Amino acid sequence: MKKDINSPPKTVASKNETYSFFEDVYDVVRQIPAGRVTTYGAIAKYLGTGSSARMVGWAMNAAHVAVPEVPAHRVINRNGMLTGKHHFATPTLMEELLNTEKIIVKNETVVEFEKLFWDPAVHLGL
DNA sequence: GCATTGACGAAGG
DNA sequence: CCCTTCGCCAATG
Repeated sequence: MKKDINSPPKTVASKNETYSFFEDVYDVVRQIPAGRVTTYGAIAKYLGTGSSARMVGWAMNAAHVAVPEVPAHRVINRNGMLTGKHHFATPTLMEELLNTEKIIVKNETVVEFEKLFWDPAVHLGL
């Protein structure tokens, strides 16, 4: 697990922890293959259920300023809905990015989400 | 330092 | 089956 992020958030959870929860989240999200999507809960579970899925979403909020760019558009909630689209530069940006990756979005929801679902716990061999 | 909120999720009514 | 509540954990007011 590499954690070579250029600008990690200084405001990390535990000061004693060498790496923050954010770095781990970014690292996982960047490994999501194009055309695939995952959920906040799946990431949280992969990192250890100790941190709830909400923290993953919060990490995504900071991901906008993370380097390299984190494909946050591939991370959606467990219903396959693009709940975080309003946090992008434009409300339609997330949907457009997914379209670029051949992902069909209908009514703020990824079509055949279950088929496109990419589980880090499985793919990364948890 | 306490109260509220948040890109979630599971459980209960 | 739809809607409401609670739990998580950190950030912000």
